[in-house]
Amino acid sequence: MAESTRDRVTDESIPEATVARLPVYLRGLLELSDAGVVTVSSVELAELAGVNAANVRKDLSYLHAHGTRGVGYEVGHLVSEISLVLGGGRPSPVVIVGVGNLGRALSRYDGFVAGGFPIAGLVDADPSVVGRKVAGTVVRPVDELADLVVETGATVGIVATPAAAAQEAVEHLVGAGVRSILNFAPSVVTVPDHVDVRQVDLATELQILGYHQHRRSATVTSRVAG
Amino acid sequence: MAESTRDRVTDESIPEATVARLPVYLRGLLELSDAGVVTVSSVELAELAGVNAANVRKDLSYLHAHGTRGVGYEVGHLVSEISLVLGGGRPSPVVIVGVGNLGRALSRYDGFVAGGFPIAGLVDADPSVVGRKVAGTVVRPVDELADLVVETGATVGIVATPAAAAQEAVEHLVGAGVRSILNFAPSVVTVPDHVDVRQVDLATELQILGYHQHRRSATVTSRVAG
DNA sequence: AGTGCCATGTGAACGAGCGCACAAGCGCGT
DNA sequence: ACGCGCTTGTGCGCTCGTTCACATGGCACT
Repeated sequence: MAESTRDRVTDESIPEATVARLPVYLRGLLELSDAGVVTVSSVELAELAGVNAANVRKDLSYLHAHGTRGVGYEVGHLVSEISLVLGGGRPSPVVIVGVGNLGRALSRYDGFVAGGFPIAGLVDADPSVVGRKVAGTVVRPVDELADLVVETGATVGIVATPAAAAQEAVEHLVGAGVRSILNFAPSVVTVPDHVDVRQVDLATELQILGYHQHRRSATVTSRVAG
Repeated sequence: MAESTRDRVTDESIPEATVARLPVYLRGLLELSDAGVVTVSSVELAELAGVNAANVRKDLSYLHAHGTRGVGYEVGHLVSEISLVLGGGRPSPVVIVGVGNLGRALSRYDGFVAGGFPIAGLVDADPSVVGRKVAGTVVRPVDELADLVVETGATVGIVATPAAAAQEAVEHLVGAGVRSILNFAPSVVTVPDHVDVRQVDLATELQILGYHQHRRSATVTSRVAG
């Protein structure tokens, strides 16, 4: 009994860095599966995912997915195991808040549905876009967000509003019961402990790239100068 | 002489984790600057950026930006210092490859221009979209990518193609001389050492959120069961 | 000028993650 | 039946990042 409890706890705790790689493995594995490949070695999977082979093995060791020594891992088994860990098996409907340029693009993005994240609905604070049809669904006002979440069983919220409206949008989502939020607005938002926010910031990414680029040229310059 | 060399080298090497936070600091500082605030303490800036205050101080210590004990940091000085480190002072024109839903949304995104990343041009492999006008610029064929880069002095490339075309798009960009790439396609791309790629993957982000959500409910379940 | 207050700057400890290198084990061919 | 080769699984050391705690030092007020 103590054994099984310990095992279960062990299963539940997967390092964050590993979790971040699992989707990448899954993508590669699905490709292999489509190609009819049955088994895959850690080296092959590592190459596919762009990481170290030992890292792949350690990552997979956190899952129930054990491989066969001398052979490799069974592709189908890995796919189902990773899918289970990542999604719990069920699809998670997504609500998008903010139907500007980005919101529209996201609502039309095929990868969501394919990845088990169907669009449950769109909401916006601007009355002039409410009621319009985008990507097959009608935009609803923010007031109805809670209803929408209840109706569709949405568990994930995407914030695609301007930065100034992001905190408010997040609070609406949290109030509606959503506990997983993807924030595209360039704004730091604060949430209760039980809510999980991931930030996707295009400008930030570009600036990081800018740093490295600037650094490269500066290094060359100083090397020439020195 | 040896002193100045050491100083310069020290300046150039900023930890990656710090670089990733600098844009967030910069955003907060610009807000403060607009509000007329002159000095800011590490505690205030930390709250604004959602990080630890000691972390802020250590991050800023990597820059030339020294604060005044008992007072804090000068907002204007921090802004110019961080801007310099991140962008080198000059704007970096951006080329977008792939004018689908996402590419169009990105080309209309205001944050790029504001952050010093003007859109230099759009290219696409599909002849049916080439020649169309999107966000004020005409879409050009991929063949002309190298010309476009030379004409505009673009230094950054954004890949917004389907996954299958991502590697090819990256190679075109690298061939055209671009050394900083932001990849939105859900695909691991390989590049030469001197090229820097950052991956922005929406589906992956959602799946990571999905893991935590699944984990929360599973934990509750097992706690009830045990 | 002196003193107290307050925020910076940093040394050190702690923790997470990564990758090497090796032992353990499975299958296949003989 | 047995050994060889291949791949998994993992212990260990290293590096990077974060945070605490404290010493350092400037500013304002008297």
